[in-house]
Amino acid sequence: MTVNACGTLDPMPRSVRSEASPTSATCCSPLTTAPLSAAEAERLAHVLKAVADPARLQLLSMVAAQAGGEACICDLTGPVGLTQPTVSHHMKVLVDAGLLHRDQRGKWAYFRLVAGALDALAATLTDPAKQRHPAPA
Amino acid sequence: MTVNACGTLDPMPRSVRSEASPTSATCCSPLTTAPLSAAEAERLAHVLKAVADPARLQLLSMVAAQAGGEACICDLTGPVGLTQPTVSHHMKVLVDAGLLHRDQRGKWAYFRLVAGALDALAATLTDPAKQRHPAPA
DNA sequence: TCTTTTCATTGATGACTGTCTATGTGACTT
DNA sequence: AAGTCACATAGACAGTCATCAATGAAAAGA
Repeated sequence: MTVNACGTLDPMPRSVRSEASPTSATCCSPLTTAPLSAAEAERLAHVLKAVADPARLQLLSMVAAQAGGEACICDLTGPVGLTQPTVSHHMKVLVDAGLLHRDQRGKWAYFRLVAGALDALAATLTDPAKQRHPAPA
Repeated sequence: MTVNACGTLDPMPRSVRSEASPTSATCCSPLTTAPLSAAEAERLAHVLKAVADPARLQLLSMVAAQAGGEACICDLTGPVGLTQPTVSHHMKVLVDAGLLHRDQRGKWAYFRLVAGALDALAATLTDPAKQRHPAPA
């Protein structure tokens, strides 16, 4: 939890650029519940855009699959078949979307999934009734 | 069910254009389970791209919120604030992604959500452990 | 201090995309 | 048959994006 800080709905109609507020992964009500407002749609689309790219999907899955759940750029550049600046760019997009966490340790930058971020994103796409079981007991 | 016809993984490396096979909403394993192949990432990204747009998110939610779960273009053009051809274009993208179903009745084209398509998409983003309850009984 | 390593940033470029106006098409009405 | 309505398609255009080569920056090692 503490992942999606909904309810805020801060006024950012157009200027949802990279830095500053990370848009905190996702927001608000599942889209099948009620018609989304333009602002809500904009926020959700921003996060979904981060995920809607083959390279970034691969990078996300590779980070998750890494032993310890962490990976540095150098671990990813080879397998994904892109240059280092391109991978760096994609990781920045994912961090800005609130899906990855970046941890600089010495020369290396380690990335890991933000806990619950993908789940929160998935929850906005599916019906709330199906998301009722966070833990069966 | 019968929504995602995974396991096929047909060879469509680049030419995943609009028509023909609708890419059936989503596919395959959740991305946190194992590193995605390039082909899997491409397919998933194709569906996510369809959703990663503010206008299309609004259209999806408006269709879902409509009485009867159906809407025609004329119901949507006004509220979303776009011209009729633009809305028509967006609806085509959503239909091609396997998220909407189109039903032509006379002069009108009625759209409704493909049952389970959004859920299947959400399931590929979240952890499989949380998706274990398709029906409690 | 100099070099090496790891990653970020910049600038450029080709491709894609969202939007519009204009027009075509099929179905219903009169 | 002619007109009208709902929608799709075509073409154009501006904006965005993914990618790369080149370069900058910071940390570690020699």
